[in-house]
Amino acid sequence: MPQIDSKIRSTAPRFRQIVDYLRDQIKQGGLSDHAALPSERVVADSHNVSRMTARRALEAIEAEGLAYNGGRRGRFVSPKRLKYDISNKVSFAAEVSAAEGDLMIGVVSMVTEPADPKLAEVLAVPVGEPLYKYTRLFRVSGHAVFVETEYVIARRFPGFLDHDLRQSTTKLLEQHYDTLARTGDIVIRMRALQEGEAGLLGLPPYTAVIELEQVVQDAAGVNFCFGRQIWRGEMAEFSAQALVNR
Amino acid sequence: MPQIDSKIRSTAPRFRQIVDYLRDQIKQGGLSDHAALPSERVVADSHNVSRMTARRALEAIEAEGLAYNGGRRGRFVSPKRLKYDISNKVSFAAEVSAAEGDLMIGVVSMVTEPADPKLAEVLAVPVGEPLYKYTRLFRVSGHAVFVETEYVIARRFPGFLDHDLRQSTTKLLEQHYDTLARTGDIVIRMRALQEGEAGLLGLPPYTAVIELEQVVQDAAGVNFCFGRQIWRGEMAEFSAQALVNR
DNA sequence: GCTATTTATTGGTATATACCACAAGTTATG
DNA sequence: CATAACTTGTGGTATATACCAATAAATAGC
Repeated sequence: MPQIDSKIRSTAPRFRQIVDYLRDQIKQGGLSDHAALPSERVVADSHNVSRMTARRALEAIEAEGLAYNGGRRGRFVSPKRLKYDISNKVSFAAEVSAAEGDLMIGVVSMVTEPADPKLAEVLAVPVGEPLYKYTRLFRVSGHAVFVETEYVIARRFPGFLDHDLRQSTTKLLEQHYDTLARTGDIVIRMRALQEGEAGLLGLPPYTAVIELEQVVQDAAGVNFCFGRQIWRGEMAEFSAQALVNR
Repeated sequence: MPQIDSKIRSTAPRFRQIVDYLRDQIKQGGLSDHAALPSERVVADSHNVSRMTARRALEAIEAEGLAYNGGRRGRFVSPKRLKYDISNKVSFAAEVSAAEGDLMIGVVSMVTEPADPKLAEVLAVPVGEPLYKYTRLFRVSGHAVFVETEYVIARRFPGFLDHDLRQSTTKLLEQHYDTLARTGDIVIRMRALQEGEAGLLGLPPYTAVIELEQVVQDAAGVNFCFGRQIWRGEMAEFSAQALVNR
């Protein structure tokens, strides 16, 4: 390739041309979901740039949501985003199974913990009140999509952790505790992935993710559960049907 | 400082120690909102690392939402997040003025455009139907927070662009067109900042942002407006009061 | 066939350097 | 006094190199 010129400036940065190329490869080039992208070294060699420039391009592709970074395994084509309707909280399980994917829930940890001040306030219990805390990893088609940590008031749901948590907790509550769950307040924000979460999701730390916090209340409007979900940012989008209360 | 050692491995990466230091400086060190962080070169020199390592640390601080990148002006401390209640769409204007900040709206562009297939479907009009398209930049305390582009059906709101758009369009519609706006479907996703948007928000391309799309409908449930907001990801969080429709 | 071990590949970290483009001040100039 | 030119500082781009740690594939040993 005959260098565009030695004097011409204000052309696009070289990494951008690589970004364009990679974008094409993904969109038109028939790379299927979760297929491996060329490695940093391969991109560097094939485009005659340094590895750091190749990396810059691959990171841009990540930022666009076209690929995800699997740590030392490589980078892979992102599947199309899952749609999560936060207004229709009959649990994510129901939504996904109704759609395409096959959902798998893995229980990462289960413990009983005393409520810290923040949780105590949200759940309207005294500080120190025992809470069941459990963390679950949600996978679709074998790929981690989000981790969720929930806190429920132990006193109200005795033996809750003895049930199989690899299912919709909404259904569990209905069937065994006669509690109809409905979501209350939800907060969505963007932030960076922290150490421990990174391990669970198989992503590097500092990856941009979506945090979704929700307070779950019963039919009477009483809060009994607080949950925090960490979503892979490029893998999901959240929809809501907002009702206006003027 | 006597180098921890020359043989010890599996210690935290050096950039992380710098991240910890910077995080402290921001949280405890009394750096006020929008105060300048030390530049890459300063961090590099003061921590005896290369500039690229310093940059890595500063980028991590960005990812954590503690600072934002002002392009070639430097990096600055992020103010605390604005809370945007998507369920209560009496317009962002009302919310912010009710809270602390002083809101300023700048009109970036106004044009009339024929509806493309996607917009035509959303607004239930024929392809080619004239739409008013306007883009506005929302600033709080002088700092850009998000850009919004809205499309309204021109036929229904004649002369809409002749009004002063530096105010709540919800109020405009009420006062001049007898239309009560309420939001319908909302979609939130994370994505990367594109070229043009970057210029408006004063951020570099590929910065992670939140895209919020909403269809606005009238009291009769008829869609008449489609809007897309691009939010600085570290500057906002979105809340909703979800009602369960089983 | 199974399990260790080795090997190759991959991204992560880190240095040192260089030049560019833009922004903001500072200084000279009309 | 306002404007133009210069200087400085900033992040952005880019190269070339080196080693590390985790992963995955190939291989050897049983």
